[in-house]
Amino acid sequence: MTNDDEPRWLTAEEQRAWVSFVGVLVKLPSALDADMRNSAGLSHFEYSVLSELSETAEWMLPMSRLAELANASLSRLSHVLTRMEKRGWIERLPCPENRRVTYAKLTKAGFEILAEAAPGHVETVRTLLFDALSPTQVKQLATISNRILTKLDPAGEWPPAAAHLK
Amino acid sequence: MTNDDEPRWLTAEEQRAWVSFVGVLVKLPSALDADMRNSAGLSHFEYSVLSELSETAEWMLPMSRLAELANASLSRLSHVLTRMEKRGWIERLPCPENRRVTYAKLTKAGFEILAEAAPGHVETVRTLLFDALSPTQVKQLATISNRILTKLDPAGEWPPAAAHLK
DNA sequence: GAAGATTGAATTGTCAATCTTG
DNA sequence: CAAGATTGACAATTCAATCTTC
Repeated sequence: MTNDDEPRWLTAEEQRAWVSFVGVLVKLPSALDADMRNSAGLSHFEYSVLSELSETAEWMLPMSRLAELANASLSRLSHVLTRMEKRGWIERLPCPENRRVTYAKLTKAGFEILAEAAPGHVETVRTLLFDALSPTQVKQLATISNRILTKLDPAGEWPPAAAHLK
Repeated sequence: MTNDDEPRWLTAEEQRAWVSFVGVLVKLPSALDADMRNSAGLSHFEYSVLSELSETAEWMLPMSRLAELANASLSRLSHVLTRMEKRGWIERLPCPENRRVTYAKLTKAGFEILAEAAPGHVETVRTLLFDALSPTQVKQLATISNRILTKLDPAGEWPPAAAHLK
């Protein structure tokens, strides 16, 4: 719609950026998800759950923490883990110290699924993202993403996954 | 997981960019959607449908074209339009020239909903995105997004929305 | 009462027919 | 038979209780 009369509307430059960026926001996640389902038979979200667990020493995390790392609500995670548990990829364990806590633990079978899926996924991320960008643009994207994340999560000890990247 | 032995794994620089960018990919759409629902009572997808229609001279578009512009499948669009039609925001019209085509047309009521929602939405996009970025970074983001979109849609006369931005 | 987690109901999205027109 | 669109069945997500433990 025409909003030239609205306060603080976007400049032409901003509109161009916004239209393109929204396209990426919508299309890239579905492309990643479709590729993961076709090549490995799991959703991209399930992949990230397996991936986060595999990064830890004990292959396990409390549900709440896993939800943060996988960018999900606790409710969503719980539903998804129920399905993954049925397929034998993860198991639930009670925490002896704090009996409110449930650990999600990666099984051997789950790890194998992840190990099969990972190379293809990395290749897809390369193809769709990094092959299209110069090294300079990769740095720009990292900087831009972190700035946006700061706005999205002002409390902001983001990223929660930072631990395993040090 | 540790994949140092896999072919073409990501560099540290690429991993940093990827972790942050995935965060944006997941969190920004849900933030936009949540804000739209709270402040205007419609989903971000419904907003973009109304918005695309309002950009046209006749306030209407064929379903297929609208699906392209809104980054949706025809099936999803049809379901959503059924709900929007019930709320009186759009109406469906047959095309006299080609009777396979259905036009989706914005109603006056739909336009008013859009007009109420738009300023707040623009403000949110500013707050979450553009206020966090320098003018240079806005240009970088546009360039990077277009490069990614070229990979995602190699046929690529993207963006389909270009018409109204000339 | 708040934290951690789960559950069921309702909404929304996807997928595979189906229908009509060109 | 392909293009445009719709529909219904099914899967996934969200939302609002609910339950237990601290």
